[in-house]
Parts: sequence; C-alpha cells; structure tokens
Amino acid sequence: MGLTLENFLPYRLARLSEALSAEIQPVYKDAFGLNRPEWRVLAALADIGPATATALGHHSAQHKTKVSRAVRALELRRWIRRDEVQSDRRSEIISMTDLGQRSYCELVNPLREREAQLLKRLGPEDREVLDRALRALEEAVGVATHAPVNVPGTPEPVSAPSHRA
Amino acid sequence: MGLTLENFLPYRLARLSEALSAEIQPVYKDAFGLNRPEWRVLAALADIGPATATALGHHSAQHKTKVSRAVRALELRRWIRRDEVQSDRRSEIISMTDLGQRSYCELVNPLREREAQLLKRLGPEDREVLDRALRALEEAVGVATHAPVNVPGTPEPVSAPSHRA
DNA sequence: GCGATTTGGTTGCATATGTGACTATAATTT
DNA sequence: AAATTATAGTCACATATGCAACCAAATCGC
Repeated sequence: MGLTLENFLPYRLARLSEALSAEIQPVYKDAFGLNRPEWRVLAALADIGPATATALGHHSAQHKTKVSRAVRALELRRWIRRDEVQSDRRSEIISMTDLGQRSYCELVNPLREREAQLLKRLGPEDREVLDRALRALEEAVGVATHAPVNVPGTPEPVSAPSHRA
Repeated sequence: MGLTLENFLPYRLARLSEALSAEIQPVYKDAFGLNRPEWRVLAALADIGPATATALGHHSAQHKTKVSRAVRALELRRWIRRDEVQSDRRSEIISMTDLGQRSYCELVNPLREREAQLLKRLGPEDREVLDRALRALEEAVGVATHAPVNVPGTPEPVSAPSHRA
C-alpha cells in the first residue's frame, strides 16, 4: 500500500542529484567562491558564447532572478562584461572577459576530473546505459536540449520558417 | 575545451530532478499544503513504521533540521504523534495518527499515478534500463539503501554481529 | 562514579530562492 | 500612431534551507 520511497523515481533522482552536487560543489565553491547559479551561468556562457541573460537562463535551466544575481556577481568579479544592444535597449549581451576565460579554464579541469572519477566507478557499459536512460527520461519529461537561441545581432534568415515555438 | 553543460552529469541530474519534482509537487502541495520535507517524512514513516526523527532523516535523506521542522508541522496537523521513549529520554518515537494514515492514503495514489504517467512515457525496456542505471549510480555515489535502523524499544539480538558501519 | 565525549533534537541566524510587482522598451493590434 | 500586449531585467518581500550553537540525556573511559 505504501509507495516505498526507495523506489520512487522523483525521490531517487533528487537524492542522486544532491549527492552528485555535493561532490562537485567544493570545486567551484571552496576554491573559487562561486555558487551554483554563478558556476552555471559561466558554463553556459562558455557553451554558447556571448548571449543575453535570458538565453543564459534557458541554457542553464535557471530562473531569471538566479541569472540576474549570478550575472551581477560575476560582473563584480570582472569575469564577465555586459554590453548594450543597440537594436534592443532592454537586453544586454553578456560575454566573458579574459580573466573570466582564464578562471573558467582553471575551473573546468578539476570539475571534469571529478565527474570522470564518478563515472569511473561505473563500468563502461553502465556509463553507456546511464546515458541512454537519462536521454530517454529527459525526452519524456521534456527537458529538451535547448533550441538554439537567437543572439541579437545575429540576424536570422528572413525566409527561413521558424522552428521554434 | 568547454565542458558542455548539456552532457555534464551533475547538471543533467539536477535538471531532471527539478523537472520531476515540479511534476510531483502539485499533488502534495496544492492539494494538501505539504512541502517536500513534510511529504518525505510522511512517506518515510509509512515505509518504516514508528521511528525516531533521526531514523526518519536517514530514510528520507534529509537534514535533521528539515526533519525537525517537518515533524513539528505534521504534528500540528495531527497527522503524526510523538511518544516519549522511556529507555532514552532524548529521543521520541514518531508514529502516524489515524488521520495521518488516511491522509497518506489519499495522497499516495495520485502520486503513484503521476509517477506512472511519467514512466509510461518511457518504453518498458527504457524503464528497465533506467532502473538499472540508477542503481549503479546510487551504488557509485554511495547513496546506499539505508541500513535498517534500530528502533528503540526493539531490542536487537545481543549476540548477532553488527553489520552496520 | 565522575568528567569527557557523543547523540537526539531544537533554535537563531545568515544565506538562497521563488513570486510578484515594477520599469523600460519593443512588438502587435487596430 | 495610440493603445494594448509581450519581453528583458531588477527588486522587495516571504519562505526555505543549512550551519553552528545549544540543551539535555546517554555513553565512554578510567
């Protein structure tokens, strides 16, 4: 009659997620004083290049207020910079400074290592299986890989039919 | 050089976990006004029966302050009850009231349904694969299935060698 | 049996986060 | 082109959470 927390998928995922996060966090937190939103914005920025706060939010799956605060913090460190967009004065293009680039590089290697350590504890086929399973679940839950986001200043082909919702 | 957030395991898990949680939450939140720690404590209690707050914390993977607050809230609703333990006056045994039982039953079915809906979006073999993958990862990260916890008042066999760390 | 340490549980405080309101600008409608 | 609606981003506020200090009781060491 009960539901057995142990087997309840949302619980299992939350627990795993927290455990993983706890393993990773020290790398960006203790060594660099970043919090998770900040780390994610930085990573997103590295992924997609200069972009608006909204785009970074989409790409890092974060609420706009988190992004707003993270951006401010990163700007204060001079890791990122905001530039006005002349075509739309509401938004601003965020990009990494040289310092940001360097810091990101220092940051990313230990993080990758940690992840690698974790994955090493799984066999190679387990890694395979995990990846496929997660993709299926991502699909099922609709956390799709983000559609490429329109970067202002990059005019999009006028005649191309829009694929985005 | 980048690390591609999309493929970074901690990120993927966190995102999935949040998405799942968002699907589930309305059931216990909107309909019953419970928050997550409260729901989890209730579920844990249903799983393992009367137990101390510490045991419930272990079984629901939650910090003791979360448990403490959740227990107080659930007690105020009269869904659970605390009884003193005569053998150890620090701790207290928490158990569900009849009202709690009934509420839990009402709660658990919609939750199971939601989970079922989610899982239905995966094929049967995907479900299989997912389960195995998660187990492997749980193993790897050390979020082991909790060792059965000693309930005060249930004297444990004196001569049995302890298997617990 | 007494001091030191550990354990169960609560609380104060600081931080983190989500919601909704708000400003400013752009896009759409008519 | 005026009015409406939507979008980008920020902020104030309420809530949620973790940490550390704390109390009380039990256990350990000697």
